[in-house]
Amino acid sequence: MLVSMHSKKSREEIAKVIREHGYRATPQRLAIYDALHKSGSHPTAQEVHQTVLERDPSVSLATVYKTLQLFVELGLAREMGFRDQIHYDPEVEYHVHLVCTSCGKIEDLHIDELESFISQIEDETEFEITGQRFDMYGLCSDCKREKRDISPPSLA
Amino acid sequence: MLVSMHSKKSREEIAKVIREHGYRATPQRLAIYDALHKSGSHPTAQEVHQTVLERDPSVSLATVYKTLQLFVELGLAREMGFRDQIHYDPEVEYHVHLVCTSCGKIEDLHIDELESFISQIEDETEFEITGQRFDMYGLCSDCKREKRDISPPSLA
DNA sequence: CTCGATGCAAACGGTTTGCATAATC
DNA sequence: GATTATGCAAACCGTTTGCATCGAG
Repeated sequence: MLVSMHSKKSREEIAKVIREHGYRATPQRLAIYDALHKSGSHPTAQEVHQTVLERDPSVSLATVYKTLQLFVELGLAREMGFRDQIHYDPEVEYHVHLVCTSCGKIEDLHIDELESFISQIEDETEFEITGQRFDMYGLCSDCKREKRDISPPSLA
Repeated sequence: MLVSMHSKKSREEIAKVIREHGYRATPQRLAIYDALHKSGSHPTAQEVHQTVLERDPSVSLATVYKTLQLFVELGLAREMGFRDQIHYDPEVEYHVHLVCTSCGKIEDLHIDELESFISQIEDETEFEITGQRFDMYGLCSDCKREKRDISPPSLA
């Protein structure tokens, strides 16, 4: 099981993908692609916007929203709706999310068996699978530790 | 693999669960519990509201929202954020969702191997799992059939 | 009788949209 | 130069909240 496996494409590759689909490779789009990868794990549109602003303070939030949608369409990102917000994931390969319900951190987990597990479902049902989302909710190692350290005294 | 396995509790059982947690078993709450089960698969709060209205036209949308939150807290339902809306699932056991990206239908799929798959992840990571969500996106059998019937002519 | 629950309407906040301007190809 | 993309601000819409009233325990 690998914990991370980010496959960031170069500026040129991204520009190529965008143009091949008939869209324009604007500086904003390239900057947003970079920001998506630099914004920590599974950022929201607003977080991506914050990151882009560091490089180019003129990029608008609306453009970030439109561009992230475009990336999803082009297969450069995946979107995952949570309770309040949509998070974007630059990792498009099948993988599992470990979502910490205490601190909100989301970790990726690549599992070898996942692909065969999924194709098994496809074989045994009449469902044609094109995408997947596998979230595990719970406590990450940090929050588990914190709980151990904090709880006993407060219970006493 | 079972396709459905709804474990609807009786009015009395629900009232008991609610009271045991220190809340009041109001007629609205009981009606909303029924509606949650009668509203088709994985309804939104608004869909549940529509269903409740058939029995009691005075129940407000705000109460439906508050009550569904309460059910999640009591372990009587699970919530799943999608792109635009939160959907509620009265089935709280581990299972897989088959989400049709064409018609929007969500089917439940109970898989024996799922539980061991999940505990395997828990064993191999330092993550303490308390919940899970496994969605498969794609085409359901109906939409697959429709696509077969419609597409060829339109491609000609 | 008390305190939690309801219903209403207003507020909230993430996301989308319309449109004039700017920039890609 | 034609047409798409951007930025701005307003609109949207699902969800939450404040508060007076109601009703469960």
